[in-house]
Amino acid sequence: MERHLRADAARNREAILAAAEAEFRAHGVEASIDAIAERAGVGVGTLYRNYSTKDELMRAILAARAEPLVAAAQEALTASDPGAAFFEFVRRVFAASGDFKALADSLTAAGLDLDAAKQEAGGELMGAVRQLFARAQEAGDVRADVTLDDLHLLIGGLSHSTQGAADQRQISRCVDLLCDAVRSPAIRSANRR
Amino acid sequence: MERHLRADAARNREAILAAAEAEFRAHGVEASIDAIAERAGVGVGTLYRNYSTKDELMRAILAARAEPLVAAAQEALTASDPGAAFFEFVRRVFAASGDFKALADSLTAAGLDLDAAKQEAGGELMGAVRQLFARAQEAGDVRADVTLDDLHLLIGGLSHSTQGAADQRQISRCVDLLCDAVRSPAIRSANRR
Amino acid sequence: MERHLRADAARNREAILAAAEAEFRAHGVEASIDAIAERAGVGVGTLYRNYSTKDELMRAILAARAEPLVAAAQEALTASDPGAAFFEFVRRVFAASGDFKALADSLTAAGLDLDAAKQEAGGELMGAVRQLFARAQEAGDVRADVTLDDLHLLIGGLSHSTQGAADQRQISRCVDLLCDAVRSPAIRSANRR
Amino acid sequence: MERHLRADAARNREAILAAAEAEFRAHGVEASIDAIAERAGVGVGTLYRNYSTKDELMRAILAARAEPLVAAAQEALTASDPGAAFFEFVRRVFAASGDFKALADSLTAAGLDLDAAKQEAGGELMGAVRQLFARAQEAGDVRADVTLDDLHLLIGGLSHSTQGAADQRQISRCVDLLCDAVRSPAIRSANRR
DNA sequence: CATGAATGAGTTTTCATTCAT
DNA sequence: AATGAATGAAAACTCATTCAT
Repeated sequence: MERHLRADAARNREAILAAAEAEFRAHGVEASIDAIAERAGVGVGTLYRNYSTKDELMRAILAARAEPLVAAAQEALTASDPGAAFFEFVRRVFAASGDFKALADSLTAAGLDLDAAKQEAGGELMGAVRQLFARAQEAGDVRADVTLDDLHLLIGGLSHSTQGAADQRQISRCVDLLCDAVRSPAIRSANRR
Repeated sequence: MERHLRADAARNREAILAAAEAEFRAHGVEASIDAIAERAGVGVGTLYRNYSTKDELMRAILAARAEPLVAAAQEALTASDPGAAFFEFVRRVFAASGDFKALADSLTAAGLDLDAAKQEAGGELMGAVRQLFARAQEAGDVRADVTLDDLHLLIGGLSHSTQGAADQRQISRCVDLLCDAVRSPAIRSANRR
Repeated sequence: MERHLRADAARNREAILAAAEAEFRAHGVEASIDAIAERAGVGVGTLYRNYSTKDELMRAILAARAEPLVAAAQEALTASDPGAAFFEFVRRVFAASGDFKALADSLTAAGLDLDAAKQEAGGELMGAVRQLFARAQEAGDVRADVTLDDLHLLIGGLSHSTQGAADQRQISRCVDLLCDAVRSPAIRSANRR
Repeated sequence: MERHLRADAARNREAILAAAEAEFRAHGVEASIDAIAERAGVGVGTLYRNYSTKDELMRAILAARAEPLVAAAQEALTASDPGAAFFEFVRRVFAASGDFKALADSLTAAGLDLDAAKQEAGGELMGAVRQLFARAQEAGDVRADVTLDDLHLLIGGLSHSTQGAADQRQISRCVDLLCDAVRSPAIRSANRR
């Protein structure tokens, strides 16, 4: 064992997170703690010292993986073209979302955690997205008859489908399609990919 | 036990299927065989005589629930307007899909089964859909740059998001959006909802 | 394995109870379910089918072992000499109590269960004992300055000490001592053992 | 950490002992080493440096708490009235025994340790008590048909029952009863409380 | 020396699956 | 053929104990 060096308790935390993410992606919510610990090269006890519940571990993954997106969303809020910024952000979400089967799964299968998790992991994210969306809609770049919830459904769904294998080209094609669908008809032709 | 008036093994099969569907819808993949058997009013043994694995049971549900869709798809193939028939069929898929959390879950959580299940449950369905799609595309009603796989991703995803709660209006709005997204730009305005 | 014969699910229940009692007596509350199951010659699952919780198992032991005492107490209530009946019953308690380390332990160590357990297992017993005691005291055979609670303390304690090894002669000597202690002074000499 | 001003390893030992006693009293044998260490304001490692086993720690508590009793017993040996000295000592034991749930528990639940613990913690104590008892019996103040072992059973038991809640008055009443029971009949009336 | 992170065997409990009746 | 008792592997989680810092 080449761990243990005290100061890399931090390293352990990250190793666990990575292992957990991998296991969750491979086996869904059913992924076993023992397997995660083993993959992380760590005893179960260590895992539990860091994340005292399977649930907490899941949420930690979400939170960790959501961070860059939060940053991106907040940055996007300062962009000059609300529509462009919004659609760009949506694409970024998908670029990142290769990391999220665990997320989708935990939300799906753990049921009750959904809200708690969204609060914790996605609280800020959701806030930022809400604003991003509102700005784009006000600017007339997003159809007025589409709600933020619709967007979540569409994005969440595709993001789910997208886990696993689909090739990058295809994903990108579908994302474009989705963006296009919510874009205001008036300006649609101009933005045609 | 005062059931089985002789030879209604068939009745049992259906009862089991119904019970399983209900339990899966209620508890996801985690639904327990014992609970299913009990709800079906049958001993576990009987359940196992019919479906020798939890997995097989899941696939059987998929297959059973896919049947009406297969019929619909095949009927749609005979329609005169390929575009209309195709989009109508997509809507029908979503109308039916309220029945499929178990499906989504089993696909999601069982991972490996995904492909096998698709083969078995959706074999015919896929065939019919493929033709439906091809005809609509040839007729110029569906964008040429969209593939059948794209469609699966989009529909599968939304169908996943859609499980659980979302109100019918919202679902229908999103489905329209999706249809619109794959519709050929030329004719889009004409079909505006 | 020479079990399994369906109709001796009952036999299993008893085997489990016996094994549990033995293990509890040997290792206190810490006794492990696996060990109990193994000693009973049964899978853990079987044990859990019968007693769905360690707690329930403990209470079942108490209840089972308390039964004969309840009977004895109730019978004693009909005796003509209240004092004699009472002291006789106390002796009977100790004769039976070779079976009770588990009891003492669960009461002691599980804390919260104490009351619940008493309610369930000893409810009737306690009632009967209360009457037995009251009658003996009214008849002037038990000292007026002793309460039922005192008696419980004294009997419970000795009964606890008594678990494990102490030879029968010694136990009986101590019980006599105890009885003597609560006997009314007036009649003490007459009853001298 | 801003403790250990050098060489107060001693201070640590006592802090640990106190913490352990508190935790054991609160949670029985199940008390966790981590909790004890934390309460003592010490790392687990330090605790283990001092007491290399949970068991050893338990025995250390017993030994520590037994000390004053040993002193009392030895002093009692020099008293002029053997009977009075003996009974007085018994009362003192109970007065002290509010401190001993951990003891009772460890004896109870650890089973095997019982004897070892008695050897270590109570070795001297037992010796002194033996003499005290012998003298009282020789002096005719204690019934001749009672053995030291009987006494242990009776006292140990009551002491066990007594842990936890019972009010002081009741305890004292029961102790008197017990003393009375072993007192020689001849002199009993004279000593009536 | 003290610290507390790491370890992993062990605990209770669940559940798919088998098999005697 | 139907039943449901039995099985035991596996899961989440705990905790005494070790050992790098």
